[in-house]
Amino acid sequence: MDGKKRGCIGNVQSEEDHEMDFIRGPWTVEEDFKLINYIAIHGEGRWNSLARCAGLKRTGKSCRLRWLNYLRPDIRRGNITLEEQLLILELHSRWGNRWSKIAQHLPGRTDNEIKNYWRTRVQKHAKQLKCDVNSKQFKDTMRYLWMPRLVERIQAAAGSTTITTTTTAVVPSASVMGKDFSTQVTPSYTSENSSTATAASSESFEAQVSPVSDLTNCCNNGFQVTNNNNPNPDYNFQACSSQVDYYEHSLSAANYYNHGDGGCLDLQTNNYPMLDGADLSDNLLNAEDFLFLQQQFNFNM
DNA sequence: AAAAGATCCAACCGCTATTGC
DNA sequence: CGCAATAGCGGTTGGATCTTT
Repeated sequence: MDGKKRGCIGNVQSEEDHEMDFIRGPWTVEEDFKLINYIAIHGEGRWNSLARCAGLKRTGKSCRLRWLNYLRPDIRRGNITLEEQLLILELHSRWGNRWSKIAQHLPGRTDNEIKNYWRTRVQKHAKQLKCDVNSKQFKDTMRYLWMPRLVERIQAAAGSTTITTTTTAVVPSASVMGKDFSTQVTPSYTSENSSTATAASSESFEAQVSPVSDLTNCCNNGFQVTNNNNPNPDYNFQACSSQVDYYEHSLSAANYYNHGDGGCLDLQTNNYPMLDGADLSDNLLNAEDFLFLQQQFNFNM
């Protein structure tokens, strides 16, 4: 990685480096201690001088990054929760790779963490589906399959109580697999706030994710997945009269295996292991969804 | 048990925006 | 206004760790 070797002392090329050598690479406990102590007394800011005054042979940039991404007392550790995943998907669909902006709505999470989550989990699925993560197809898949699925799982985990998150539904001009459903389809999860209203107050929004029962009761809003050997590759998503059709498709399949990092459907109980408390947080799709989508994406390639 | 491959994430970089002189 | 320093952002990388073979 040419000039990017870490864990060494070397001449750094950034604009703030002069003749001084800076330490790069992983931080030691002692360095962390120095930084924390200094900030506790003097506060943040003026990172270059802070680094010098704290006795750290680090660039200001490096100190800032270490503090913001790791040492800050309000940093939240641990796995990204389902609610957070849902929020990330939602906010990313609205703002794209505006990580810091997205991070502002996930208290304790850093832009770096969210970015890493996106790259490792979400892009992984896009790769598996052999489609571009920025494609409309993939975005629609997130919106119409993954996000509703996350809502279900949140519901399951919460025991059917109303879940309050800071997410909102966006009602897009729906287009799934290249087919425009703008007049027939609205998202499979709903919100009290309209997208318009949300957009207008995007800096401070709060809405509710409807319970699953709302979802399944929300007829006229779903799309049905059908596969009756229609030779037209554009056929598979059809607006349908009942969202239950959609959920029946995606939830009732009894004979599938789950791909990759997920569990298998329990054929005795028809339960999804992902709902049984195991941390399968990146198991966004079940295998049937996955295989179906793979077919779809390959069809439309 | 060991090797190979996959995944995760801390930390780096370059670039742009903002601030202060 | 112009310049330099600083702050912040998004993209990328390498090594540690985990998983699979």
